Amino acid sequence: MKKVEKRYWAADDCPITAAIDVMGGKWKPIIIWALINGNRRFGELHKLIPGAAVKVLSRQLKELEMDGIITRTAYPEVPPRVEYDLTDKGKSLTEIMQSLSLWSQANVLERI
Amino acid sequence: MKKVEKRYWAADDCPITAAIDVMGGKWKPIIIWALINGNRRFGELHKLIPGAAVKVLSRQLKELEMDGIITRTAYPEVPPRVEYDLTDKGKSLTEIMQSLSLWSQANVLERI
DNA sequence: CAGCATCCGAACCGATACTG
DNA sequence: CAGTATCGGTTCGGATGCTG
Repeated sequence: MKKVEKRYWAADDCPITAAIDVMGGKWKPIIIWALINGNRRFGELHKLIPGAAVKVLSRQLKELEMDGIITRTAYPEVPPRVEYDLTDKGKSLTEIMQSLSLWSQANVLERI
Repeated sequence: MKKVEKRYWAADDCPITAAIDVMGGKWKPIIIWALINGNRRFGELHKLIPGAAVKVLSRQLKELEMDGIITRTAYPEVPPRVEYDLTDKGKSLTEIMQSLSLWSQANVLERI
């Protein structure tokens, strides 16, 4: 029986690529990291990540929500209040991110 | 003593983002994966990943080489032969990729 | 065989201004 | 306060053709 190796016609066939698509947006790791210790309001996140434009931050949050990584809770108040929090799926991601962070500090940032 | 949280003005300040920059190119996880069982010639990689245009594959390989993930060995023959192989740093990445793959199959691809 | 050069189109990021 | 709308600029991927 001849073994035929899998051929990749589309990058999404790779599970690793699929995972990176979920957590690999420009500011997404930072957002997830910021939510580890509990929920945050939009304004708080914006203060923590001033480098991200409001529109960009907003869209990354929406994508994370659609991928089931975070929840968005809007309180019908004036002025409005919106809180973001990690889901269980999001929390499970943080363990892998911890590994990535350690690897990065040992293998990428060590050149500094 | 008041605790001030780190503010992110640039995404690259995040070690996780830095790691994803290294391994997060569109075809890079597949390339790294293909090299786990030993070196490969350019043409072999191209056959395994027909979805990637030659130019794109070539550049991703060059970036991986510059980041110290793979080595490139050119043999002065006619016709030319070039072999790519994982470095130790690259091999250390595969363990994390294994975790990512498992997480992905459990949390992303499970919707299929 | 293993690429590089060129050109094109899509996707994404970002600053500014406006809204409920 | 928490966004959305609009417009630009940049980066990236992809198809094609050429080279040592």
